[in-house]
Amino acid sequence: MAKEITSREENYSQWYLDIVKKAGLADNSAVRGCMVIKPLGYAIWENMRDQLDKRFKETGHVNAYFPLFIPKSFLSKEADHVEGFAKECAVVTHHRLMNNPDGSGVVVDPSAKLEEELIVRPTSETIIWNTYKDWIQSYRDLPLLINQWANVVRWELRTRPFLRTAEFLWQEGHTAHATRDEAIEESKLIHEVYARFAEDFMAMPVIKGSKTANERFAGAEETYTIEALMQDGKALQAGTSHFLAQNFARAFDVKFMDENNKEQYVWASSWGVSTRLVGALIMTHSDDEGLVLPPKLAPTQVVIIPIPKPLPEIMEKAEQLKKELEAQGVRVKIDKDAKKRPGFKFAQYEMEGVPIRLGLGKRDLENGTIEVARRDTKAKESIDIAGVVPHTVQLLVDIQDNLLAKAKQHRVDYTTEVNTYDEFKDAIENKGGFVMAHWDGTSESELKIKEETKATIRCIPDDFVEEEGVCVYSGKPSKGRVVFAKAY
RNA sequence: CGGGGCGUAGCGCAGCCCGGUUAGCGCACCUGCUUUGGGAGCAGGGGGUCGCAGGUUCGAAUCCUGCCGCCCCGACCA
Repeated sequence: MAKEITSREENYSQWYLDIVKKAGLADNSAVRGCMVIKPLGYAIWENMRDQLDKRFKETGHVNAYFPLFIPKSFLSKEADHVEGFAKECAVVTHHRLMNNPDGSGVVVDPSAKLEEELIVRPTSETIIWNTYKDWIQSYRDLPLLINQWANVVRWELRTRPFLRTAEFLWQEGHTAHATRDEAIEESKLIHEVYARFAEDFMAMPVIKGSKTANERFAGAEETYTIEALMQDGKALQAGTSHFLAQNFARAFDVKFMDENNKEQYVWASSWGVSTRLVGALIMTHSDDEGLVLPPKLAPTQVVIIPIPKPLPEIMEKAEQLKKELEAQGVRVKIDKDAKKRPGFKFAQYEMEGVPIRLGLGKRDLENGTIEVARRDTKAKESIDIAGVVPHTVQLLVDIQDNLLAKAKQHRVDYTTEVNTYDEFKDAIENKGGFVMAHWDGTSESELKIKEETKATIRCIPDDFVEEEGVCVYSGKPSKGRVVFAKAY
């Protein structure tokens, strides 16, 4: 029924906000631009975090934690970096409040002004590289492969839950290496980890590629990105991995002695994904009935609903099923609420995106059956209860596969090759999605296209095909197609 | 930072133009009974400094002035 969700067709942006709110993922908070992540939204993030953390550790990384505050002077040590972040920083100027002399509450105590202001980290390169200076002396100290799970603040003018919030949760990896090649290899390794996580767990296909100079991270020499396509045809940057060359090592004077007793600057990478992935997940799979979650990330994979209510003989069977499913590694919940009726529960769990619903009623007990409903296709079937455990386990795999296949098909349907600027504008304006076009490699053409069509180069794909052609904008020679789209 | 909208119960809103008993409605909540295989029904009940400050008036949710906040769209944005 979904009587409370705006349809995607009517208003995609409102649909997204409705899902976030009605599925109970997040709420607006008392603080502008900052959201409260509710238990369901947080559980999804926890699952993402656990999976990524496991992969980081498998590839040799360890976790650490650095301060929330960064001395203002640190930020300005790398010129491009400060330029990229200066406009969106929260600044701590005082450390004490006092009662207002007029009795109207508390005010900032002017005598408690900080010697040097502190920036609430928008990203931690500077504080971390300032620390690495003390940790690295020799090539024997390298590589340094550190990740941190943290919150950061970017004072965005316009925010949207999960996609862009003033404060968000993320992980940021910061690695230090003895050679240029090793640092590049590291950033590519994580690029691959991100892409595989997106496809294998989020069931979200991504295009892997490199950013153009204009779209690169502030302070990076190369930015690798995974770009996903949302249902409305807009692109979403889902994870970036940067090769920072020696920029931060120079800015913070981080040198090491190599095998030949020669002093050298350290090579660096940094990489991150954020709670934005939760937004990506919503906009990749969900529908007008609510959230749709891929089984691998769903906090609850299977919900068992006793019908009409939790009667003892039904509960006995339900508990038995739960145990058997859990033995197979399935995350199961039994809805024991005796007050709410089955119809309400069906709608509720559809809203919350639970992949499989098992309806177990008195009739089923008599017939030896059970109703199996899958969230992705909304298909329902009544099966022999004896086979429900293996059936459910297999169905979770099928749903995961189906969601990925559907998303892949959507991407195929919304990827267009164009050869002229008219075709380009038509595709961007009327169809949306990824538009594959020749580009002459200049910032000038890239910026003009952005100005005229709002489309940006999402990436130069890793599987870039050498192909003679001419730039759709300038008509100058081009060596191959790059990926354009309007983006979030 | 521009454009638009909104602040009245936990949520969603009406009332305001045209000032006048005790500020309403739906959902949610509490109690009871009947229900329960796709968002239950009936009965009863609780919950409000009408965003803040000032002004006009015998009387302000309503009129006037100022302020504050939030949301949406746009610009900006690793």
